[in-house]
Amino acid sequence: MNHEVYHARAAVMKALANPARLMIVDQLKGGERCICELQPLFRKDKSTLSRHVAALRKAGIVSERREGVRVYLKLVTPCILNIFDCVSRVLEAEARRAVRVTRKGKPR
Amino acid sequence: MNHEVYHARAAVMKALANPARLMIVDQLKGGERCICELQPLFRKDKSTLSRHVAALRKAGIVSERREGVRVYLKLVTPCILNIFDCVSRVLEAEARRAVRVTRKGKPR
DNA sequence: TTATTAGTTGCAATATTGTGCAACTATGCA
DNA sequence: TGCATAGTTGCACAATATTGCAACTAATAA
Repeated sequence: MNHEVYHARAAVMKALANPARLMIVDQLKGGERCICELQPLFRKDKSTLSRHVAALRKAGIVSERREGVRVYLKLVTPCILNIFDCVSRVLEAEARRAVRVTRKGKPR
Repeated sequence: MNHEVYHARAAVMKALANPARLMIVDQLKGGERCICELQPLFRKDKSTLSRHVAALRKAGIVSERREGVRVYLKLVTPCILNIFDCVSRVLEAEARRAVRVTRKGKPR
């Protein structure tokens, strides 16, 4: 496995490595959503949301369709949603480890 | 789905969003590896490798076992490896889109 | 004890990301 | 035309991440 492959994969992972962008992806699990529908769920400036959407588009994770004044997003590759099953497993394993460490005393 | 969940997931994704760390994860697909075995595959300083390993450990992605002077790493949750199937699909979709755009002329 | 190998940590420099504000473009409607 | 809604972009600044060097710790062997 060469360096460019790791780099290309890292670019996709980077696009997913942000809470705001994970929220967007999560909102798209049921199908298309307009950016304007995401706005109210998002505490930050619309320009910030726009840039997060641009990052997902650039990584090839979402595609856009314009309808009048609105832009609708959808997941290009819905398998993205399966990734979170494994991520949850990592978080659960971490939580169990935290409990074990707390019960046994010294973290080590 | 609340904000903390996205934040926790993003922390795991962030740990995977780096070419060097993806290389480490990839090397662990066959089982345990010593950090010293990864060193020669890695062009950068050993302190840099050490910090990448620490990031994976902190995210709960790898665990360590010391054997004498060496530290052996393994994947806590091997489902991580499945994530790359989907990431590859994203990259393939992107590649196909690039070809289409090139053939049709204007990218829209 | 001293030396060696393996790995970690403090520090400083640089690079990359995330953000808001203001000004912009694009579309549709009165 | 003028106005409203939806979204994007330039700019500056703040926050994080990545890196190497040098100095450190940990385990083991001479």
